[in-house]
Amino acid sequence: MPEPTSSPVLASPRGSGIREVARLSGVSIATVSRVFNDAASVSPQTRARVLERATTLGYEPSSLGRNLVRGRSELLGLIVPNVSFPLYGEMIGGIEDVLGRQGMSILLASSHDDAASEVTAAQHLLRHTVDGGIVVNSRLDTSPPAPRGMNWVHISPEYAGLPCRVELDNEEGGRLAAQELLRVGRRHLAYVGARGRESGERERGFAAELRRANLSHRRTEGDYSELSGMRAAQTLLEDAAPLDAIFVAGDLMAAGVLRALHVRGLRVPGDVAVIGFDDAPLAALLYPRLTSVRQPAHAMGVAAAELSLRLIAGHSAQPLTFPPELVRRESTGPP
Amino acid sequence: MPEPTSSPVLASPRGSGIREVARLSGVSIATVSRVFNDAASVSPQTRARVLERATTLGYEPSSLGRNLVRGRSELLGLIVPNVSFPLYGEMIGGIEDVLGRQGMSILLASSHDDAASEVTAAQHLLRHTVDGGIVVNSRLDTSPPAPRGMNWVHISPEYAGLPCRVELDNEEGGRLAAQELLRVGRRHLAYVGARGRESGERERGFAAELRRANLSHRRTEGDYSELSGMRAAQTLLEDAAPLDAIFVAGDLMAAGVLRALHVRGLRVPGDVAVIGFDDAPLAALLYPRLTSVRQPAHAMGVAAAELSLRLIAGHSAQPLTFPPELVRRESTGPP
DNA sequence: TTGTATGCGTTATCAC
DNA sequence: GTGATAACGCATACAA
Repeated sequence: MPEPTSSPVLASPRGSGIREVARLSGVSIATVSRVFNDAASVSPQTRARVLERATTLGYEPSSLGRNLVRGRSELLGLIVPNVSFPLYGEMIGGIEDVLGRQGMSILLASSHDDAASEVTAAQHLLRHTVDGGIVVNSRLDTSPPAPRGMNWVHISPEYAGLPCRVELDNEEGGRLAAQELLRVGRRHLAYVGARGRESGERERGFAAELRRANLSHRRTEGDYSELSGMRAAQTLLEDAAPLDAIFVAGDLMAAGVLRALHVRGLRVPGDVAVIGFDDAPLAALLYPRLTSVRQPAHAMGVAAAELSLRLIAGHSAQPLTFPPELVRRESTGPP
Repeated sequence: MPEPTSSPVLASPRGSGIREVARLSGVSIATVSRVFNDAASVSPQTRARVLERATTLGYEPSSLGRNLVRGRSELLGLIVPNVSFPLYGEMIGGIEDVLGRQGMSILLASSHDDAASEVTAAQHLLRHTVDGGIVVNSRLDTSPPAPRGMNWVHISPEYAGLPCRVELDNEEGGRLAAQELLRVGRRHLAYVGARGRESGERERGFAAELRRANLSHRRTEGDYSELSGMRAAQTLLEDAAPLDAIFVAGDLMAAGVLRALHVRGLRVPGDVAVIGFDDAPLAALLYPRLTSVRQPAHAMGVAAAELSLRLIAGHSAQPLTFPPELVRRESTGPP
């Protein structure tokens, strides 16, 4: 027999393995392994020779073998409702920045804003033995299933009771919006909200700040879509009561509000000032450019990733709340 | 010795493994394995017992072990310039839809529109022994490195010469734009392009269609940003020559064009009609709503994933070209 | 500094 | 229908 190994199992004819590199370098596989892991404990000559062979063969240590023996996968699971939503894209960017530096990769799955899909996604990730996981806007009232030792980090959970989370201070966001509208002299305010905890918190902060100025606000509700924003604005305008400012719980919905105002011939900010929420890329592109309460999505992604990393390293971690930030643009007029 | 296995290597204390399930079910690990893979060849009683223990233990077969022996990872690598760009989000959605049905997962990496990062990203993915890979808008003039047997599928490559690709018929897109502008009676047209192959192809189709009507067009160039769109429109308007239609190579840049026209007091589509490209979600939110040449991003993602799957299965695959589609909105006026 | 041997969790082969 | 067992690619304890 010329060749020692003839595989009875139908195995992987991948790019050359550690054995081939070892054979051609005239060393044992242990030495090759050391070259790729241990910094020291291998002679410069040997290292050079091995590295050379490895390069010409295009060898890279397989994560499969490495992770199997190490008990880690260097994979972090990520569940988002849907990748197309720009805000989530920004978060993913932040997560990636952190993980890249640690040599970890992202295993991506979508939950489509649906509890069942979310659990399925989590199971998929678990099968791949991810070291940790981040789930954005979970629809579950508890963390997805996980083997002992593994923790999920949640970003902006819709429901409470989730263990380890990164969230936005929505009440503060509402306060910022109110302050801005009062600053530009508005007195007749309205809030366009939506169902769910977040919208409620934003309104609470908004109302609290108005109360300090002895003001109250009218309210109506949409579903974060542009169309619902148009309808909400129409509803508000049908009422004869004066109206000179609208705070909207999301930028997309704010786009609808702007359109409805425009159709009615009302000027923004001349007649009505408008503030959105999230500060999605869209906000700066609307006409007029939309003032918005910024959700620091990138930073929240960074924080979630770091939290997850800490959890993986066995350390404890605490929930984190991020402060929103007002981004002033044309829709609330010049200072 | 009460316990047979005491691990000298610091191994993975993950959720219980196949051995524990086997022991508690009173069967061998081979049988457990069969329960989770083979449909037949295991008695109903045994199957039920094993399944029960597995559930209570929260056992799921680890992909690490499974893939090691099978020589596949059930992972597909995906490299995108940046996740925040909505069009890429749509593509990812399409890819995911296909992979989900096949039980495969997405390993995500960003190239940041940079050749070096792209190679790094590819190496990351390769380490995880992805079965295949998709790279969107590569900045390389060849495929990223890959072990023999692995092929990368490219979507909309900027440079030619890439082996297996899914692309848009950009020339046809240009023709569609021209047809629409002619249809609404425009005669004085301009193109706002950008550097790169795609923009050139779009302009070529645009010009070809105009030529058939014995018309020519003026041109200027931006960089796909909103600001560059504003500047481009200003440049075009400085010229005294009449202008009643602008075709823009990207929706974001078209947003800038719309703004510049608005600032000058020109009406869209009354004075100037505008057509964008891509039909990003943004297009429908601008004022006026932007007519755009739609790039079927989701479908292209689906196609790329199917192509990759076919490649993985060892079949051959051919490049695919998608036809764009005109999405008519307010910026080119009513039919 | 280097080689040998073992085990990571799983599937597949071969007996039974 | 079921149980041993080799093998997948690799890292590491230990011996040399």
